[in-house]
Amino acid sequence: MHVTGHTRAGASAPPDTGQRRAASIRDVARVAGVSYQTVSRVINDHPSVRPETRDRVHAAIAELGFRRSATAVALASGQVRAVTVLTSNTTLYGYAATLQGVEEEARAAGFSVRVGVLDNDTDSGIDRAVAAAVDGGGGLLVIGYDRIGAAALDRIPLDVPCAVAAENPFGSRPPRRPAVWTDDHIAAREATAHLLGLGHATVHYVAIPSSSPGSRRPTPRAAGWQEALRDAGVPRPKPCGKGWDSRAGYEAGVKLAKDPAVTAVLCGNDDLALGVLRALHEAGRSVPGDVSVIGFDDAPPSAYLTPSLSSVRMDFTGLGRAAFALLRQLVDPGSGETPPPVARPELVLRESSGPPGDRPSGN
Amino acid sequence: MHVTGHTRAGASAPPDTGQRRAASIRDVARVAGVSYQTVSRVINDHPSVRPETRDRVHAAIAELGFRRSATAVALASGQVRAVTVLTSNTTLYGYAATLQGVEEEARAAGFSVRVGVLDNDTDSGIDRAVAAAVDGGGGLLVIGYDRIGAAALDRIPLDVPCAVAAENPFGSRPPRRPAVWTDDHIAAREATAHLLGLGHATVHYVAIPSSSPGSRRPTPRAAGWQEALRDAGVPRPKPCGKGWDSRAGYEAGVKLAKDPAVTAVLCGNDDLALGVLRALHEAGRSVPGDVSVIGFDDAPPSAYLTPSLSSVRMDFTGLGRAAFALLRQLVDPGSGETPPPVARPELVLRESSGPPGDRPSGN
DNA sequence: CCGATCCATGTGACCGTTCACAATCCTGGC
DNA sequence: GCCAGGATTGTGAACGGTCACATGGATCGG
Repeated sequence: MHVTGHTRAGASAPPDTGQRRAASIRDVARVAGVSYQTVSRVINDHPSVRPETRDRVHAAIAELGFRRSATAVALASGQVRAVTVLTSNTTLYGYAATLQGVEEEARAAGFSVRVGVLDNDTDSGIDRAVAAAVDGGGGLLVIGYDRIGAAALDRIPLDVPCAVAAENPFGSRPPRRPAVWTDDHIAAREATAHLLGLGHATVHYVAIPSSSPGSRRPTPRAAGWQEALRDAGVPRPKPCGKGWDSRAGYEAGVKLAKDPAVTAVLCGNDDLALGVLRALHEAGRSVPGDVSVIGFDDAPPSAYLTPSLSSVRMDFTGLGRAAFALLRQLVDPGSGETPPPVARPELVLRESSGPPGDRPSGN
Repeated sequence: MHVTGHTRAGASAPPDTGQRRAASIRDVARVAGVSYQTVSRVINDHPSVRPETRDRVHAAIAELGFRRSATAVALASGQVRAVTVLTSNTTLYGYAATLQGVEEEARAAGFSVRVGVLDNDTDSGIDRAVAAAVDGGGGLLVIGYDRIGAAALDRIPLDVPCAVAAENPFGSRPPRRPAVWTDDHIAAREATAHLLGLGHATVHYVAIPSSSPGSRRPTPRAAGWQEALRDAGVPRPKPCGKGWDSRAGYEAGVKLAKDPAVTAVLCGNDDLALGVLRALHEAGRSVPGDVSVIGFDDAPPSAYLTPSLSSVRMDFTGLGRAAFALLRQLVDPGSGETPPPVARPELVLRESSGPPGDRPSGN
């Protein structure tokens, strides 16, 4: 017998308290000596209940340990008070932070948050996840930064309320759904312009995958980068990179490192930048001395890398909050809260970027 | 007017298809010319329905675009088929990966996954989150790696089914709930022993916060580290560190870097290790030449750090899967699936660790 | 002192499904 | 040809709330 893995699971179940059915409002009503409707009024803070009656009901509630069944409320009222966040990955910083923002705002509004992971790149996998999410009822929130998210979006029936946190839909067909985004496009342009301003002949780009199927449409980040190059009238190298993670960044970096003309690299996210940094280091090219690197997203650890990574800070949490607010307006327009503000992307300069050829004095 | 933030929200709501109430099984029954109960049988794959009838019902379902209401099912059947994952943070790698594992397993079992973030360290904040989770119905899955998770655990009524993914409860009161864990304790001991075996006089430890309130009980990781030191009969320095993130690691690292006797550092997670690496670098101490650093968790980017980080790989996804399976058994014992295996922690050696004083030849 | 109102409470129906049981049809054995 | 019994199908009553309306009493202006 070979190693099959290793789980320790201590089980010490509670002494099984009989599992009696939970108390309903009718039980409470009986104990309090009122009708079930009065109980309903009390738990809904309806004004016209005599204080004395209210107290009696509250006492009964406490005595029986009554908890209102969210399921029953949903069925009777016809509203589900839940959002399902569809995402392709909870592990990447941007996605996780967006999810956290949604949760914050949702809980404040009394909504529960469900998560559906689009872990399977096949159509049927996406379909299954979407179906599960739709069946759950309530609204959907799609994190559509990537291809899988965008594909899922197309599979959601139009009568299901749904909002999107996505890339800037810049230049493409307008989304069929309410959407929030921040201006990565402009941010990428600014970051690129910054590098050019420092004196770099041009800026290379390690791309995150496009969210459109054939990957023909560039992401807003790629577009912003290109725009800056064009505006400056400098050579426009081909973007590279095929993936989201450090490994993809590393592979792209290996190629870039071989070209001595490369002195500045913008990356589609910080994980990619990390891989690029690594590849440059292995090739013996110093950062920022030989090559400047700027990332995107400003994940918390980036500030502590060596060299610390210049990056474009994105307010994913705010984006998540705004996305929820948008969906909320869709679901009940009465709750006219204005979406919370999303911070504009901000270029955070650290050690990994600087003027070209700026080698430390000791060299 | 100053910058208040920046949101672009394009709203292009669908042409509002009348929002007619969704079809129910009674509607389907009418169209198919059968009773609602027959429809119920069809959607539940009950054997005794004539094939012809079944086809007719299926046709009606397709025609009306019928979708079974999960809410109504939950109410009528009394079972909620949902898990709520309570976690303090979705952004840290270990938590996010655990969540993802839960989701995988849950979706396979037809459960939906809810997320509750314990974002507020106050008792009332925790209480609110727990109450929201409990009210939602279904089981609870607490990610109890930290103090907040552990505190939440104590506030869940005993009649709510609940399982835990937590630290090895090693040496403390057994958990009141079914729990899964991996042997970080042993893994920490092995990592420490490895460093000692390399010739280091002792190993310092940058701790993750304890999950017990007064932080008096060491985490399994800390305990394993101490044990290895004791077994080897070497000096046992005080653990340092007060936090989970790179910043905390950096602060601890600054202190450690001042002490020339420090040649080996074990860190409670990779983020901490990243901060330590940074601090050592700033202090001019090379890694692994002057100091060896080993992290914990083996987050994906760690392999691409410079120097690449030795770390203890943890199977968080597997842990999440197993935790769900455990909860499932609690909720309906009939579904006797054995929990999926969890991979044992594994020490992954990379550049950041080595024998003491092993400076590159060029120096 | 009476009807109009408002306040406090109760009653019945319903949300969309499942469960328990009854009813009907059909088949086969004797 | 009759009856047991399985296969099919239907009916009524939950599940735990909300909603719309009805009821009874108190308040109040004229």
